[in-house]
Amino acid sequence: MLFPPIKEQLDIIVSNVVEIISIAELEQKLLQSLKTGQPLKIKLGADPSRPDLHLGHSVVLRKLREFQDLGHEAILIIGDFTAMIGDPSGKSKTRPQLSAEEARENGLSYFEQASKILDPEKTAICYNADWLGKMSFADVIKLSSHYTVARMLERDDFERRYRAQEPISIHEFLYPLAQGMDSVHLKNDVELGGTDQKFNLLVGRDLQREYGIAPQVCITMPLLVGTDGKEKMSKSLGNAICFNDSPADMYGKTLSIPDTLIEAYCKLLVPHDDESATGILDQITENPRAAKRALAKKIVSMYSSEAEAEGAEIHFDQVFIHKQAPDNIELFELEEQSVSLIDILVTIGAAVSKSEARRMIQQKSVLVDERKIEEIAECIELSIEPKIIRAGKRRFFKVAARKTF
RNA sequence: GGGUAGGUAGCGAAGUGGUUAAACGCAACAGACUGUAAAUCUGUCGACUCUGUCUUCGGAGGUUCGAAUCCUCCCCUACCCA
Repeated sequence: MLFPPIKEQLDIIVSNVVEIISIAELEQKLLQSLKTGQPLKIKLGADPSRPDLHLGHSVVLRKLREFQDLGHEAILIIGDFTAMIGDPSGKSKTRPQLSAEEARENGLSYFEQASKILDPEKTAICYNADWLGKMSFADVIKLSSHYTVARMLERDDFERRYRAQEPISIHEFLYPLAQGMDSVHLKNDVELGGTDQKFNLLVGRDLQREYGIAPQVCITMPLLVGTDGKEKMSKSLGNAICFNDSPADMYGKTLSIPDTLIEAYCKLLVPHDDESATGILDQITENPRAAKRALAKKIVSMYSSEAEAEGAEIHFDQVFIHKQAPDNIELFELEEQSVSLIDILVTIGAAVSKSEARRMIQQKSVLVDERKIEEIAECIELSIEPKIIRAGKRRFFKVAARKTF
């Protein structure tokens, strides 16, 4: 196995990172691997309870990919065991506890999505239930004796919650330890994570040392700010651009980010060796609109295809700039021919309840074949020829009567 | 085990017997505006057979013409003392 020179590797590894603990150890490890021809093991943890990957995840996946390209070994750990226990953040009480099968399924979906960035051929995937599930209660006691409550409370969110008198369950303290055990088990050389993972990464490092293993180098990546321009990107905050978003959604969402974010998005989301990145960066000051459009197109093409990115741009201009109906709208076929508009809106999912449907009509935001509906109780005569129902500015539906034979 | 403060709509948070489906903020939805799905402004925002009706304020009972508001028991959370 041939690796590029240390200097060259470091240049790539260091780009965009927030912190490396420690750079000297990293150099040491790189040197070692160069000598022995052994690739470094790079660990990245994945949470299977949230299998919808978004651009925020891609920042750290991209870094992992860079390691792959340098010849190192990427290990994706699906945290199926921890996910089975439930929610660690205390944020969403409603998050369901996953069964073993669900966790595996989500893990596979995670891997599949991550393959948009990683080289799937060269990515090892493993499930931490394989080792954590075998630990006895005695093992867990021994493990937890390595850490103190005071040190746990150093963690940002624990500290905050403790001060705010919010509940912290004991098992939440076990999360960083469980994640750390993954590092003990894998004997990985490097662990990647967002800056919010710093504490957990350091616990892994400490535990490896406790268990007599060479401590991992911790690399933290910046958290991507979401489309709102304020909070970090997260599905639950509704400011995320997901891998699985339709090209049209992805394009539109990217275009909605504040101009100040263009640069960060370009640097963190577009591969460093992609020439279009410099083109985008050059345009930011004089023509932010063009830069953002180019960025949006680039991002869509990375997750779909050039052609679909082109289509997304056309769709966007059509719907949002020229305010026309897009070309391909989902068709709903109803059994009856004469249906009240309210019922239609509910059945096609344009409204969540009849009250909401009524409200939308009251607000004069519902158009049937471009005719504004003024009458709340209006009945629509459906035929095989579909009608276009428009709810608000950008939601379009095609509705037709089902053929009767 | 004892004490204190709490549990209100998707979230946060007012409301201590009656014009309270419940102030206010956030989110969401709609409209105007915009290069944009951003920002800003405006409106809406429990459900339904919708100018009216029904169901909500941790749970179950009770007092009252009338309760989120008073009483009883229970469940849950935080903190303090042991």
